[in-house]
Amino acid sequence: MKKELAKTYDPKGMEERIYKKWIDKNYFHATVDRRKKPFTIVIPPPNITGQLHMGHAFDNTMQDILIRFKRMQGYNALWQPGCDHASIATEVKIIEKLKSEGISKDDLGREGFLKRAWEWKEEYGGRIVEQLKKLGSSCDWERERFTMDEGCNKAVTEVFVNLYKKGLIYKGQKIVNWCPVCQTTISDAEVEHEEQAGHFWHIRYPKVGTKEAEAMMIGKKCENANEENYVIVATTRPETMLGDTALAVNPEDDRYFDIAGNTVLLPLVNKEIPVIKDSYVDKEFGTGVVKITPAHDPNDFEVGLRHELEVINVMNDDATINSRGGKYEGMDRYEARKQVVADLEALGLLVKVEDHSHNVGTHDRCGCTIEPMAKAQWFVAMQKLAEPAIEVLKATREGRDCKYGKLQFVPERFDKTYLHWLEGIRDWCISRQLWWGHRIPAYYCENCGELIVDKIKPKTCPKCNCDRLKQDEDVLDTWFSSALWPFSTLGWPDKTEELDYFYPTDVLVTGYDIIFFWVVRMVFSGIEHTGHSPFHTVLIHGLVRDSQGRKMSKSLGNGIDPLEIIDKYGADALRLMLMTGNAPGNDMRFYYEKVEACRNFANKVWNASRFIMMNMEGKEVRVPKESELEPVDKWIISKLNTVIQDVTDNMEKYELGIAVSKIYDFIWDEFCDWYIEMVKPRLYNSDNVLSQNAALYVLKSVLIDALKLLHPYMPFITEEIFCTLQDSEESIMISKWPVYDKARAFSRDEKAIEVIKEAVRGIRNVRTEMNVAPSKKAHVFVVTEDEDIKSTFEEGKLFFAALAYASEVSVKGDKSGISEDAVSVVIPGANIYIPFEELVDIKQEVERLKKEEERLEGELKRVNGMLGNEKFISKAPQAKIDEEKAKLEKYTQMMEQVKERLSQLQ
RNA sequence: GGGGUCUUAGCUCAGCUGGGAGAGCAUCUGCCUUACAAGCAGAGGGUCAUAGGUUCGAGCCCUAUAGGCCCCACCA
Repeated sequence: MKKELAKTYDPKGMEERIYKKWIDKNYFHATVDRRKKPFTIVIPPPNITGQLHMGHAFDNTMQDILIRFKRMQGYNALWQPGCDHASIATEVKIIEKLKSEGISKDDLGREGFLKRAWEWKEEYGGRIVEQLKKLGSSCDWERERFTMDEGCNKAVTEVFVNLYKKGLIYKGQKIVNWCPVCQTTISDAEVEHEEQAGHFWHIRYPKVGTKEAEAMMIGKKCENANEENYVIVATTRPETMLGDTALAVNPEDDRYFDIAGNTVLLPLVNKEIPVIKDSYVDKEFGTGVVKITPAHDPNDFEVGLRHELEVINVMNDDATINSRGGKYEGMDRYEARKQVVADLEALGLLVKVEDHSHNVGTHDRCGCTIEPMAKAQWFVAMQKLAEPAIEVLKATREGRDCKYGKLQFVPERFDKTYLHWLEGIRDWCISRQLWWGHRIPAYYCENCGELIVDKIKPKTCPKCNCDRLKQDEDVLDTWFSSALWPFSTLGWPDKTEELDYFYPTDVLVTGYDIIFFWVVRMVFSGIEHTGHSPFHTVLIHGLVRDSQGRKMSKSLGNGIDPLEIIDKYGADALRLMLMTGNAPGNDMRFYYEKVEACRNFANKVWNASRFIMMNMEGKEVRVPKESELEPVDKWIISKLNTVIQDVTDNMEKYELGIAVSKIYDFIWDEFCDWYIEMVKPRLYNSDNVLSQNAALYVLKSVLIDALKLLHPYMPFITEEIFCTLQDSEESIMISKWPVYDKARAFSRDEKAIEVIKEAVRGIRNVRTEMNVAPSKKAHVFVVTEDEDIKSTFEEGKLFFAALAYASEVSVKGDKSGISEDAVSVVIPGANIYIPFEELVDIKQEVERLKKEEERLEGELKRVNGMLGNEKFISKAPQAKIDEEKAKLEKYTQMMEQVKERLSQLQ
């Protein structure tokens, strides 16, 4: 069966067909094979609720490029895929869906809800996987995992119990970030700080025993109040004063010597509270007196611990004031704030209100303002875990050996982000008041209250022997299971072959926005549980933004669906676009023009291949002897050789954008625009079969290597061409990566061909300047002293390369015998002369101009006809009319020029 | 408050450890040359933010300044 490429490049259908072939052939599957070195990447598991967006496309393209590159290099490449259960994100979506059906979470109960959640997972979990396939991702789908599958659950339980036993997980009453909308705690990493315009309220707290205090007690404004009997406190959150249990001043602050150690009366609550001394207070800021609300502020909580203050939580879970808030009970926190301020003012206790902008924590998911609250929650103690995670990175950077392996960020600057976060880390709150997630393996005895943490639910309480044990209601932070992903997917905690062989993995690819959430936690988890950093390199990329530089988001509606782009331009074009012209870790903008340019490149590759195959048709191409190769052949081979080395080098350094631009330039500029053009005379006219064979062989073999280099970036088109071009191998994706070969470096030929190239450029320029038809060829004299060039020319070797542009080429040592009016082109190492009279053939030029005149006459007649037609003018769109008018103008001008030149020549 | 990063052609951006200022798009000119008009051959266009410094040599290293973006942070 004769194989050939379709006339036009059309990725539609082709990509799906090829992907199916790869799947059928099982190329993506990696098994333990001790003879080969493994190369492993674990996918950042997309949320099951997710749809493929540009960020995924970017992230996964990079991973696929690395995996395909390493696979071709002979590594046993495993790309471990899977999805994340995305606890809170999924739960929110399911609740939304239930709401549309008129059901609430509580109507269903925990079990019923979870049943629905699993149904959801079955329905949507596969969607994003199918979308990743459209992108060409060569994941080992047989190994697909889910962060809440049995194996992951086993790992999670193991880790939880382990850490608990080591004392690194504990349950404690602390200030947590509480989201009143989602009604759950969230971790520090999930809080976004936002500058908000607010106020600074200055409030009078009366000293105990004064008339001012008495007036306040009976709810009256004090007449003739003495300022000395008040302590003034500045706050941004007056409503929290309901939970105040002290005021604090700096121990060194002279202004408050008298009051420190005494008590004041808490307005509105009318309770006596102490004034304590704590160095946390900044003398310079505000009034130098701080109200202490241990239940609603992290600092105050710490102060409270130091001074054994009572912790009074005045809010419900939905951030309304609770019964501890007296008359404010039931009010929303902002409503309560207004009311508190109004009441203070009525009592004459409000000194002033200043404008004050401050940072407010919001939930990254719902945008709601976080309420810090004291609650009993589960925490991971971070101090001990962070240390080795810091050490492994520092050791790698300083070139020291480290027992935990290696860790580096690419680009390097993210080291600082990582270290800074870890060095200032606080304990990680991991319990969530949600249902969808890994339930905490902690059990409480309903009789004696004993807490038991174990892998399986105990039958009886070890303390009182009672059999009524209840599991903790909370689930774990999604990232708790994601943190184990690099080893839980390989079978951990079991000691599997897979784990032993593929772990530690090699590279992790992710966006800089995920470093805190995920990368950090994977590293310390990996070290703690397996003794090794889970990967040696973290390749960081930026965000894909829209053409105006905005983040793509649903609310803006500016998101571009990668699937639509794939449908229209092909996955190859999209992938190339994502990798071109952007440096690691930098954001990039999405432009349709860029995708088009990439699609055009695909088309170029397609057509060049088609050209080569057309010329090979019916001929048996055999390996030529070196002596049969022309300098131009050696030149392109030598160029390719360099590109192979550079590209491999760049890819190994993760400089994917630089690598692909070198491939692009090589294929388009060197191979298509120069080599193919220079080789055409041999293919068309040559009687020299050997030379023709050499050309065909070089065309084919250089193309094949170029396709291989391109394959990681554009897997589909390269596979299609590769399989059409040759029969000996069945797929490019399992073919061998080209390697640099000293024997293929030909510097002498490179030099000679560069002269030809310059000469050709010179001829072109002369022709353009003199307005000579492009087909006109002239005798070209090359005058040079360079022995390499001279001898190459003298052997007649460069003749063919120049033939496409010159009728003949002579090389000389001096100018003798060349007519005086020859046009000269000076190039490095040589001068080129083209006799003037040979360039200009008047007869030919007149003929050409006459033809042009005829054509223009026709065009003008047509355009004039249209513009003179009333119907056309009244019915055609304005744009079309303008277009025609512009044409009229252009043609008229051209006509004038043609006539002028004709009269000159005749 | 701390840290990071950016400022290069009209636009969007590359430019790896200091030595040639580049790409795509846009603009202009000429080409429907039998692989490709999704193309070919050319052209124009940049004090590499500003000011100093190091160096034989700076877009790249150092210092300062201006402007933009991002991240972190418990000043009530």
